Amino acid sequence: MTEDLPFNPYAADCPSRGLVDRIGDKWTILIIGVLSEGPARYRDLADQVGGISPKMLSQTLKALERDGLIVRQAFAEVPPRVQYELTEAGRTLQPLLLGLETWAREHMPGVLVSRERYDGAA
Amino acid sequence: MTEDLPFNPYAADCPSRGLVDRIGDKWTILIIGVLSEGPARYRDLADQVGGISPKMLSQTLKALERDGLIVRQAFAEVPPRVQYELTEAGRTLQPLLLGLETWAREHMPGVLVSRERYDGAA
DNA sequence: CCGTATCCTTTTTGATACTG
DNA sequence: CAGTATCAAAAAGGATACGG
Repeated sequence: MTEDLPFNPYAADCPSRGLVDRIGDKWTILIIGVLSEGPARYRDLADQVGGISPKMLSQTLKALERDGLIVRQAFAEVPPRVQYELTEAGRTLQPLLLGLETWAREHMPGVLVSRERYDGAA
Repeated sequence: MTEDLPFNPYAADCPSRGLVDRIGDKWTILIIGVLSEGPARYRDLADQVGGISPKMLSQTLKALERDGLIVRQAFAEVPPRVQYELTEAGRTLQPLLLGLETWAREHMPGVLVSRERYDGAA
């Protein structure tokens, strides 16, 4: 054993933490946001998220697929067509992310005020 | 104007996104988790979070204070004593973070299975 | 069209020694 | 005790050119 403390749910190495880090990721949140409105193609995602590089897009999509939160469906056509879609598990994230977004919008003004006061009191 | 699209709530430069990134931060979540149980001193936080460097701890605390999510109270004693505590605004984060944690715990098993399958299908 | 490979820059983080 | 300063290390991110 490394520690003899009872149990610390806030430890940095708590297994669930990895998952939270993943879905809390900037691009991940945005991508899931877009997919919440329905299936989308690679290009759609690139356009709607905006500012994401192809590298980060495919990287993030791959991670989400690996975790079973989205599915990738490639059609054998020319030109190629690939569609991404939330899985059932992925859809369970919607209320959470919506809650986060709502919180952010509600508290944005107060936070801004607090920052000004803090910075002003230099 | 840079774009003539109607409005894209999933754009990377959405103002609220900055806030979400902040509270989604690894150390931030852990610190708020500890403070959810009540006020704590610098040392308490360092111990309970575990693995955090003094630099990251004070840096994160400062950011949270700046945003008005925690308050710092220093007592003029020797040895010095400083106490951190969630503000009312900070406490509104609790249900959100709890929701995240619950989600992570619930979906961890499924995610793990999905990862194995994905990696195995190399 | 859907990505991958590469290279390079920027940010973030960690370790540690030291101060009020 | 509660931090700050400093330096090095690592990771993340972006741009872009190219392949299937």
